[in-house]
Amino acid sequence: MSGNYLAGPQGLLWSINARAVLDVVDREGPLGRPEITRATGLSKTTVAQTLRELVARGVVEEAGADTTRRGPAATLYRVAPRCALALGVDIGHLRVRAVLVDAVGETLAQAETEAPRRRVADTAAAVTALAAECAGRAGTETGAIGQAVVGVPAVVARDGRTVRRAYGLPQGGRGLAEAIERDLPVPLLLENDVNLAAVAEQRFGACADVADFVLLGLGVGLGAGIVLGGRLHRGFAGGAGEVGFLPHPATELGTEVLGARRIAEQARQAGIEGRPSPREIFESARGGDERALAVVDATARRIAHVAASIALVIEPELFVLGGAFGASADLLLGRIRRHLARDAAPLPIRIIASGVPGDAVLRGAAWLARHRARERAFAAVVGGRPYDTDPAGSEEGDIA
Amino acid sequence: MSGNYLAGPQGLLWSINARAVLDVVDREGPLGRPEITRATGLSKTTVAQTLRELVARGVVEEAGADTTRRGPAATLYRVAPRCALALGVDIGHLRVRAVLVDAVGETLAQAETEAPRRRVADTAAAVTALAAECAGRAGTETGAIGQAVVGVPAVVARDGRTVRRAYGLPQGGRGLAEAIERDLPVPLLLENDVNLAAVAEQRFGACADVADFVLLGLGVGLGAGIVLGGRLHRGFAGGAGEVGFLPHPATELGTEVLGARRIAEQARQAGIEGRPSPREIFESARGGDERALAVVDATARRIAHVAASIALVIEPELFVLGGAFGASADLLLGRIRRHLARDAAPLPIRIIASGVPGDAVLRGAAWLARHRARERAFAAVVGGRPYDTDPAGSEEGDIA
DNA sequence: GAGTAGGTCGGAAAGTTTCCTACTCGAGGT
DNA sequence: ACCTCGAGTAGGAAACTTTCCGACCTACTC
Repeated sequence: MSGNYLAGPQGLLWSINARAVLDVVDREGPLGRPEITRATGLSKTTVAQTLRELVARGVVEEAGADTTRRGPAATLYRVAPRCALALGVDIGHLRVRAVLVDAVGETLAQAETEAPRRRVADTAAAVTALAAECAGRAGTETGAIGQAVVGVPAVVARDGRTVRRAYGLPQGGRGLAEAIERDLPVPLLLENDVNLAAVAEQRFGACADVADFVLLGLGVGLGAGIVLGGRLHRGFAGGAGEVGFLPHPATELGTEVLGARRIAEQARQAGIEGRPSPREIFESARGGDERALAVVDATARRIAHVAASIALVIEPELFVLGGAFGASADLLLGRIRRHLARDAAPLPIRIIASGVPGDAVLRGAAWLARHRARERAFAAVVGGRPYDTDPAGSEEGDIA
Repeated sequence: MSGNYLAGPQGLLWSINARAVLDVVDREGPLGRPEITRATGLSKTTVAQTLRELVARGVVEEAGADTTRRGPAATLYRVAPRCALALGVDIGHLRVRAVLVDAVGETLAQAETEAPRRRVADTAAAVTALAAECAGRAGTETGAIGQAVVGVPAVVARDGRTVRRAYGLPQGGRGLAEAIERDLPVPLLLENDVNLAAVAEQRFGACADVADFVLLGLGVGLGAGIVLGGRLHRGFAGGAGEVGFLPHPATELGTEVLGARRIAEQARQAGIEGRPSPREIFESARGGDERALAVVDATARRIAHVAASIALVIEPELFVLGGAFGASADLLLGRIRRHLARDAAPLPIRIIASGVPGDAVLRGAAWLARHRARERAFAAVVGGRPYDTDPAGSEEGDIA
């Protein structure tokens, strides 16, 4: 249903063809007309006309000439970088980070600040301040941003605005979204941080060609970013992937199998003093600390257990360790695989470490923001998208 | 990827429009031209031309006239029932059933026989014999069948041919598919029976407008048919929904939480004599037998547990009780809801009884076979489907 | 007579083919 | 070492084809 064209006038054909040209140019980078002609199957006359029109409308621009071939130089075309600006934000527990990117994914500016602890208004103010800082450095205004995506450690409803079950964030409902929008009047989308990490994994990491995978991420809680058929699966109310509460033989129902708190508790039980963070425990384990290693092993066992449960439900092709787990994959992967083998999971389970360098949540947020900003700019130019030219390219699902 | 048109010549426009007309006629039943014109947004000239062509190609036919309006009678059009025949088969534990339907879903013939117990060849022979019987009664030949879908109590790989982990069926790998095809040379697809029940639920039952739901079915084992975004989710190797092995606090890892065997074992523990089937136990419970009621309650508790686990992973909008559970929903639903409430599942869970009358697996098989046969016939006439006009209508997923 | 179904014709829109020009590289001759 | 010419390529213009649409017309029924 929704935006699908039923049938249409001839103009529809131009939309389809323009979209095809645009997608090819977008995907393959700067491209000469002959390549576009070959890739789309259109005649060169049509390609030429379409490109002229796309350039006139500002979404495509010339980008030098290709002189590698013999014959006259071919004009190269690329997506106009400035046709869509996008802002990605990662609201973490310690820091709030923001990045401003253009339509081709180039980073224009970055900024970060310490995470406010208490009030929603402070968090929103931090976000808008970072946005303004980025815009300033990039020489534009925040109003030029076509889409902002903000990653939060919480369950976000499918409207992309309502926040539930926030970890460390106020449970503000729609408060955060509304507070941000007051000072940053651009299209805004909140998204669960683990989901964004999964998007990053799909776009920049190890899952470029994997249609079905699950990213297991450790923040305060344990979360799963689930990608099925190349699209993010959010669940009916955005609660899919809250696997931290999956029942485990060794824990009571309704309590967390795994999460920062659980790891801390295990550390206490193992006799580790102080209140080390998971990251610090993994660090000690890497140094050979026996008690820390025990905690790591217990953690690995629980991850294996969670993965096995998830696999029985949706059988993804691949599991990926991200978040704090990703950084400790060297310690965890082998142990997880051993536990999986020992418990004789009914299905073979592949599990690997994240392949995303840097802040995956931030990169995922920026990618999604860029994708949506660009999609909107493209749709304005070539008309509503009649169909998915690139199925793997639209994981936005049902978010309006 | 796949069948998505990138761009095309003018002919593409005809394909799109013809497809739109076809879909409207298909969905809304016999329809006059003016309605088709309104529904598609095309001009009446184009609709007339397109219909002429579709009739000439045999997928649409005239179906009387509509004289309810004043003015001249409007010619009605419908999908030609004979443009695609489809065979649905349900290989159950006791019976093998088959039904032959035409392109508009009308039942042409039905047949059933006792399920062979041992050899793959016998099962295949039963299927082909039923197919021949149906074809004979309908006055055609088996060769005229455009698609056969066979439901089996087993995990079926995404090729729709390879069988793994069969319950009560030989583990034949591709043996069954190949044996059937030897005598029934038509496009064949094997599919997990619970998945087919889910398809039936979506098409004829309680989930017509639910994009994400999970059907819990009890056969020999416990299986889940998972529909996400209106499409069946099969998993990487067809193993999604094998939730019978989900870990449960009260059972060892690697053993079944729930299934016919588990219920039988509980019945024995409860002191019930003989070896009653689950159905018989539910029957006794309905009669007030205390021991049977205890088994029912334990079953309800396990179902609640499994549903809660599934919900934490994918958060569907709805759970549906099918199979033997569906028939006993009166006993189970209240108890399941009570257990869900008591265990304080983190998410609200809606669970209802199946709304499909009769053999859901058979109806799902017939629907899927009809859908695929029709899709193939349509594609041959209007050219490859350029895009999904009806997203909810194509749950065939990745099966070639 | 008003309203509706269906048909026909000419125009408009879009894409393709064909032909043409201009440009560059490289091979071979001088 | 320089020149010439052929092959291959990029870009553009005109004529043609396909397809859809709007307008007009006829026929039918209440």
